[in-house]
Amino acid sequence: MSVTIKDVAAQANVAPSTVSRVISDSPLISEKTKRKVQKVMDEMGYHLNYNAQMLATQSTKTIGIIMKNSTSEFMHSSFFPEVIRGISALCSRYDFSISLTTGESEEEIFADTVKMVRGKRVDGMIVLYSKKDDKVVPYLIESGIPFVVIGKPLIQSSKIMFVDNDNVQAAKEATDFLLNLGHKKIAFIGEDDQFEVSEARLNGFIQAVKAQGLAVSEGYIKNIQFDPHHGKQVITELMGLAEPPTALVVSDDLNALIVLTALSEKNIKVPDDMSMIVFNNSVISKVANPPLTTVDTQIFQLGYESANCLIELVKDPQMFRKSVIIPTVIVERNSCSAL
Amino acid sequence: MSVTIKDVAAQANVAPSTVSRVISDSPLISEKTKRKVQKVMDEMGYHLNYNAQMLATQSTKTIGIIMKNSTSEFMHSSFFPEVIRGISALCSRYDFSISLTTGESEEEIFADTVKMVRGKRVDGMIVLYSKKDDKVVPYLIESGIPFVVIGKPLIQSSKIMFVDNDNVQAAKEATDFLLNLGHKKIAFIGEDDQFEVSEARLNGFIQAVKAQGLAVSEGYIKNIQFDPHHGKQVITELMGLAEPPTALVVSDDLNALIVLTALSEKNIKVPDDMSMIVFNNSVISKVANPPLTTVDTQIFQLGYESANCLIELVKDPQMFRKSVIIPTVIVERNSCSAL
DNA sequence: TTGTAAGCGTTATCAA
DNA sequence: TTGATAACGCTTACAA
Repeated sequence: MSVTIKDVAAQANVAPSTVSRVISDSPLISEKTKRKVQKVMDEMGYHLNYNAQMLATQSTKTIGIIMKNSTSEFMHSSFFPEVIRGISALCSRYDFSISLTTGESEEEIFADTVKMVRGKRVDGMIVLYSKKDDKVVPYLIESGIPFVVIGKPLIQSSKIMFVDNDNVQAAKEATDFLLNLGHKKIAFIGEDDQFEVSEARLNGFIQAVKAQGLAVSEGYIKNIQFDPHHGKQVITELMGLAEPPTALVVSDDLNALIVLTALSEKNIKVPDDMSMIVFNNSVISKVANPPLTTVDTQIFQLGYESANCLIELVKDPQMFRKSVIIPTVIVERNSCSAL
Repeated sequence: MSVTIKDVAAQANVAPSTVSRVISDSPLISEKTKRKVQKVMDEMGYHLNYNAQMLATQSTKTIGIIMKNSTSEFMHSSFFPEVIRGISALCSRYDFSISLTTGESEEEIFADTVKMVRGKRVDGMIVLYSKKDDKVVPYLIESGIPFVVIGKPLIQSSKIMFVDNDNVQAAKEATDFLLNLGHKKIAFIGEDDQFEVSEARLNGFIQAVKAQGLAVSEGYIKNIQFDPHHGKQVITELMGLAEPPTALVVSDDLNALIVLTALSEKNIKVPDDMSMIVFNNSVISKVANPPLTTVDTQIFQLGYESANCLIELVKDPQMFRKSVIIPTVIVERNSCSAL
């Protein structure tokens, strides 16, 4: 058994509560006893037992992270590591811990969430996605636990705190970027449209081309499910069109890599024969061949701000449910050329 | 305040200890009262408070994960997400939770570790790396907490439980693969040699070429620190040699992407003018252009087994410190050709 | 400024 | 098979 607050108290000839006060750096304590107790703590090698503290204070100082269904390729895109980095950075500052859901399937993840919340393991939760027919968010609302979602909630978004990019705006800007380069035939390649972000980006794309008085051809709107074969097929379809596109908006950088490979196999050169702008600005876009022009969604900031909001909310559960929009910025590299 | 064991006990007309027994599904309880209590728990919407349980049982059922210094590009290689997937999969089965260190720097990560261990937040730890001059592992040994490291420990490896690939063997096989294709001029591109894995792979490489009676030229051994510019420079150096290599062993897939781009800019075609075999078999190698032949280190298994070992160790701290080697397998794609 | 003592929600020991 | 009751290690009124 390790040294407890009582041991320290006995050794220092004070009451346990006094020791507790020096631990929490309470102002109601004299400098002198504070120093005395601190000395004894050091000598005895005392360390706070967080579980006991949690039980007594009814607060865990840990936030739970609800993963996207991890069987998807989600984990491999740069989103997960980077958002974790952002969340970590803030948690580290406020001395919060991070706890992850471990389930693979949606069902398991939901069960994990319930355990965390009802089992009082966390003070708040961050949901790493926003998707249709999701049970998690409604559950969190009902439970009353503080939470923030990364992405735009599909229900009751006015009552939910979220942090997101303005994805329709971002997609619009990306498309405009291509438009301004003189491209008129632009295709959009999205990902799983269960998720809100895909839909938002598609909408932005459509708005941008419509704003130019151009028609949006059905054939220009595609999806790739992180699968090279599927990617090839999509490119084949696109290039088989009567009027193949001269530029591409690709909603995810892993997909962009797939597209790049598919294009190259058809001997279509980027950016000479095809321009493309992608999302996320992960390392992948930096090291791809050619390096890709990309809209930086600032994933780290997304994580950082979500944790920031959550911790505010934990401290004041009655606070106004604000939402924060992280700006995106286009970083130009070598995958786009003027027509 | 939520429903406690006492509330349930009162409502069901039994003692709290009885309720506790039905929660833990104790055999010392009659079917009848078990059912009665369960009914009341359901009706009242009771849920176990894990913090209280932790305090009472002195066990947390959570494992801590010690990250590699996250400012490095480490998080972005596929290693992190995939190893987490593996650890999660096992934790989910045994109903364990995962807690992450949040620090950025080595110092912070060390501090996080101490907090987790001394603050009794975890039952055991998994160290995601093995590196020189590391303070964490010695600390863990001293603390007596169960832990396992992923990678081969550099000190006291007989006393430490670890799970790893046989990286020298794997690198040997990778090199042999190239050798068997008729290549004689093979270069090695590693990563940060602070980490044990880099060194092991380099050793395997050297052994393999020496075994063929070939000399290992200094100039054939390079390092890339996840930086495209540096990558270009390395390739320039390599190709500027009197006898430029015809094949490459690249120790990391993100680096492989950098190499691919650098090569392409010099108009060197893979696999026609240059063969390459890389490590890890992440999605990146699958979608690269061309798809890369790679030695699959089975990162998911690495994570899964490490968690498995750790949980065994937590259950029986006296157990023999075994170590497990996860086999690697070469998966052939289109980045190697015979000479 | 410090001490006393009652929680926090469980589990575990001992009796019954 | 069940019930009292004392831990587990900390915090926090309230009293002194």
